[in-house]
Amino acid sequence: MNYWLMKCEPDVFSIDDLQHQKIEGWYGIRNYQARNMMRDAMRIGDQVFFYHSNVKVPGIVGIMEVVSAPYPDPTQFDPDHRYFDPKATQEQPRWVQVDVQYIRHTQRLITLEELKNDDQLCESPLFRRGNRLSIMPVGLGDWQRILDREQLPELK
DNA sequence: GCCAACGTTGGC
DNA sequence: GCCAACGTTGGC
Repeated sequence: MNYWLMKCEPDVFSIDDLQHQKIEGWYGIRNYQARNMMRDAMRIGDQVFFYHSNVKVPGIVGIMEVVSAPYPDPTQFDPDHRYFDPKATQEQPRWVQVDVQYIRHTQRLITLEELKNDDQLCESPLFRRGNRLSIMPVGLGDWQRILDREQLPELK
């Protein structure tokens, strides 16, 4: 099983929205690195941190599970959609998505700041400055470390 | 709102 | 294939 972190702006789609929807297609990925990871490495049953980006206090807010194989992102074919890609065709789709299912909120917001302050985590490419990837692999060690953090008060 | 860090595009 | 210009992401 693999572990991941996926970012989303809560103004667009939040962990609360996912809880309400229960299952949602993670559409709109338009970065080849992120796509390739989804397409080649993401599998049903993989566990994913839901990360809120572009907010006052960015960080991990919940856990979800991959519940579909990768399949073509339908928004790439829709000329009226902001994620429309004129170079994508039904025969040769360019972008994929997976369905994710709500598992739970984390017990608290695990902030980017405290993850960067954690000596054991700060080496992880996850929290290195300037990493703008919206889908990132998380090592099992980091995954467990972050789950442990959840139980503790915020690390300052 | 600013801007650093990328990623993409397109002229050559 | 290089690289300047431009666009986007996302922390701050």
